[in-house]
Amino acid sequence: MKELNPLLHSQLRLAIMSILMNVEEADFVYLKEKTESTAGNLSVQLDKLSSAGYISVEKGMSGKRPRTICAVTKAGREAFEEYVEALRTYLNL
Amino acid sequence: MKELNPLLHSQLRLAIMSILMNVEEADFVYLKEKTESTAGNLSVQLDKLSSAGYISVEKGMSGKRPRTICAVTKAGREAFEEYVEALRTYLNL
DNA sequence: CGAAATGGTTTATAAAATAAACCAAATGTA
DNA sequence: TACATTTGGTTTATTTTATAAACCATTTCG
Repeated sequence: MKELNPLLHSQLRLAIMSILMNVEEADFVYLKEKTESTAGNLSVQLDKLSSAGYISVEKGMSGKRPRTICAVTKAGREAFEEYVEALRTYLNL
Repeated sequence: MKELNPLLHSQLRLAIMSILMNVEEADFVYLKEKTESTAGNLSVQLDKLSSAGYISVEKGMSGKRPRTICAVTKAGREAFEEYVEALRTYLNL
């Protein structure tokens, strides 16, 4: 049986990737709302995806407030597609 | 976003369920070979699925050797289907 | 007989996920 | 103006999970 990329096989990271696959870019606050995660958990998981090169994370300012913008990278897109393919064999979809 | 049943969202348990969904029944040795897991890990995960009522585990004898036979239950089948549905929304399949 | 294989279980360890505590800047409020 | 609160996070601690290592009883092989 195919291996399921452990970096993607995590509810929150998968949710993050799932959102980013459909959206060009998304900021921290949006991801937090959509995934209903705590800020701490989100921060940690974004770091992991970023370290793996699956997403880009730009920390900037929006007016006077900090704003973190995330987007999926090419590598992330590819990893996600592969993960989906592997899962298909489990779910027989 | 939908919750992903954590009992099923585990590589090995998902593999076990995936096999059992297509096979009427399967014994310990068969599951071990198919999933390429260690006996210890398999034993633990079978217990969890069994405790959740997702599979039945019958410990008997085949000639002189022990033989553990597993099969998915109705509850297991339903949980699996739900899990698949939830995943679809993540993967947009 | 003693050594290895079979079919497991139990217990310990490593790795994850999650939550709690914290921080700096901005804003609201008495 | 000062003090509490909110915003947007990060860091660290705790809990949960997954995995592996050690073990056990029985059986079979040399």
